Amino acid sequence: MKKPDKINWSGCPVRYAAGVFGDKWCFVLLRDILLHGKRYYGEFAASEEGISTNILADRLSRLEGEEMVTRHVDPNKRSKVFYLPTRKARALLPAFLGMMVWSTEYDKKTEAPGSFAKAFREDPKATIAWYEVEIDRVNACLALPS
Amino acid sequence: MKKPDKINWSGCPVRYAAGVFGDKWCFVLLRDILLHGKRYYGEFAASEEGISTNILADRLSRLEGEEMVTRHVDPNKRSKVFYLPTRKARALLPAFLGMMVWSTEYDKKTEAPGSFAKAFREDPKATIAWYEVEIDRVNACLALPS
DNA sequence: ATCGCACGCTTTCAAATTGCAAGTGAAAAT
DNA sequence: ATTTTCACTTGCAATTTGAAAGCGTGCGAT
Repeated sequence: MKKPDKINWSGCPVRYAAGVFGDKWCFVLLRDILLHGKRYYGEFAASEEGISTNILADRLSRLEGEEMVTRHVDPNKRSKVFYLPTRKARALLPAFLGMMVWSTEYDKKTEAPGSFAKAFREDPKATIAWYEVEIDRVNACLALPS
Repeated sequence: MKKPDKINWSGCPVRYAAGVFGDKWCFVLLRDILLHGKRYYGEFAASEEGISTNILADRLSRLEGEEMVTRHVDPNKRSKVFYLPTRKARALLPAFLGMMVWSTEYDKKTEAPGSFAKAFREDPKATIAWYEVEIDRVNACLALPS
C-alpha cells in the first residue's frame, strides 16, 4: 500500500527545480561553480556574498546529495577539497543563462554588460558552448579522480 | 559619500534573480501564475504543496514589491482578490521553461510528458509564445483595471 | 620530532523565519 | 439580521539561519 507520503518535492518540474536549487545560497554556489570557475571550498567561502561556513557546508552536501557536485580531496595538497560540477549541474546552464538575461533586463543596478544578453539571444547554443568549454578548462587544471 | 551598504542583492545577475525568486514558495507561485493560469488568492492557497496563509501573504507582497505581480480587488465580487503577472514576470518564461526541461530530464519521478521537452528544444520561441497566449487568455477573463 | 598554521568543516547559541492554527474584519449570500 | 466566504493577520512553537569560536587533520618550517 503506497501512500503518497505527503507531497514530495518531485513530480512537477518546477517543484523539483525548487527543491534542488530553489534557495539563495544554492543559486550563488552554482553560479560560482558554473560561471566563475570556482572549485575549492575556500573559494566559495570567500564569495562576495559572505556565506557563513555552516551554511556553506550544508549546501555543498545537499548539492552533493542531489548529484549536482562531486567532492574530491586535492591529491596535491590533501588538506584542500574541491567540488566538481556533474553533468546534471552543467545541464542547468541554459536555464541559468536565461535567468541572467532576464536579470540584466530588469535589475536597474545590473553590472552585466548588455553584450551578454545580446550574444545569448542571438546564438544561445554558442554561448552555452562557450561556458561548457570554460568549465572543462578549469576542470582540466585539477587532478582528475582516477 | 556613498558606501556600498554591505552587499545588496543586485548587480550580479544570478544574485539578483536569487533575491527576487530564489525561494521555494516563489517558484511555486510563479509557476501557478505563469503556467497554471491561477490568479486568485484562494487558488494559490489551494495549491497541492499546501502553502500556509501567512507565507502566502508574505510572498505575494514580496512579489508585488518586486513588481512581478499587481494586486487587484475583483470588481465583480469585492471580497475576492486576484494577482496579475507583470511583463517582468512574463519575461521569466524562457528561463522557467528551460528549468522545466532540465527537471524532466533529471527528476526520476517527473510527471511531465517527454513531448514537452522535445517541443521546447525544437522550437523554444513557439513554446514560449504558446504560454504567452495562455496568459493573455486567462487575464482577459478578469475585468481589467481601468 | 615538534611547532604552528592552513584548511575544511562542526558546534554553539541567539536571532530570524517558518508553519500550523486560530483569529479578524469586510463583503456576500441567505 | 445572521451566517458564510474570503483575504489576510496574529500567536506561538519549531525549524533554520548566521556569526563566531572550536576542532581535527595535514603540511611546511625549524
